[in-house]
Amino acid sequence: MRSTPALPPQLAGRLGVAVTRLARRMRSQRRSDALSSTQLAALHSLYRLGALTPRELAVCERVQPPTVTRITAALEDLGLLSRHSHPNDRRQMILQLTPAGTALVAAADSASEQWLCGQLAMLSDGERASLAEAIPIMNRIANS
Amino acid sequence: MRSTPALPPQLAGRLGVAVTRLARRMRSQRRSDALSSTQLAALHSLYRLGALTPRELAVCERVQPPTVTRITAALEDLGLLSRHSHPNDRRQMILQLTPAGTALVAAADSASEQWLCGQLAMLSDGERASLAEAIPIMNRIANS
DNA sequence: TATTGTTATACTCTATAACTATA
DNA sequence: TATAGTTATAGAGTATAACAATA
Repeated sequence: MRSTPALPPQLAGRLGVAVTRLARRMRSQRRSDALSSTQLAALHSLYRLGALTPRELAVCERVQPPTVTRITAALEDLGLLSRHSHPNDRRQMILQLTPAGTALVAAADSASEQWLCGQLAMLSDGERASLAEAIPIMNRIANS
Repeated sequence: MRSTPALPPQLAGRLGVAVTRLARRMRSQRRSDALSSTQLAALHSLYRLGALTPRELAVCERVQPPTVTRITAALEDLGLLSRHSHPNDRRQMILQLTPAGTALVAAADSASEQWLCGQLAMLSDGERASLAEAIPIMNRIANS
């Protein structure tokens, strides 16, 4: 006997496969000079939440601190975010989008998002609405 | 001027971030002895489509042939799939789930799916329905 | 000569462990 | 002593290039 909920049938398996495939496709779609999915996700968090410390960004993205170091170093090199010392605690840093970083997020102006925009444009309004409904639910699961 | 469709606003960005985060979370949730997302996706394809050659599986999963070699070697070691020579063309192999592999897929009996099942159990019926609606749309985008 | 699959190799992403600076 | 961030290192996962066997 198994006590899984299982309405609709196989939902976990199908969701896992769909997310895996779409994530892989987005990554492969990315041009070599473009931002990675994780870099893009970090920019989105900073766009949504404003300035954060590396630690806060790590919690928010559910990655470890060294990963944040790498991601933010690359984004700083690209001029998309700035790193300042915390005024009261010199151990901490403050990460913040530059105008260029803000513009990039606001315009969905990255290679993988351009591709995704094109795909979404070919869907019906109803299909786009279905995706829009699913997004916060997926985020909730990812953050739980 | 930009000619993106953009209903609902920022949909591409939000979808990309949600998929990235959920894929990462599922991967980190996985126990060290468990199957990877890609291995699981391969099992699901063989479950759905029956026997395939490595080439066919590569096309279906949108990965390159060497990746299929690695994935299937691991799954064969675990006794989840079998590899036979093609009867007419000795260059080709036939990949097919074993009874153990079939049972694993049918039962969603893997660590990451167990975790995902638990998360899905905490959602409302309406939320599960929203996810179920979004899954085929994500698959369509991933395969386009 | 073209195709299937494998082996060799390299790159990206992410983690853990060890280190430095500050509190 | 505890905490923030970085550096060093290792392990997945996947790709491209080169190779072997077969058509």
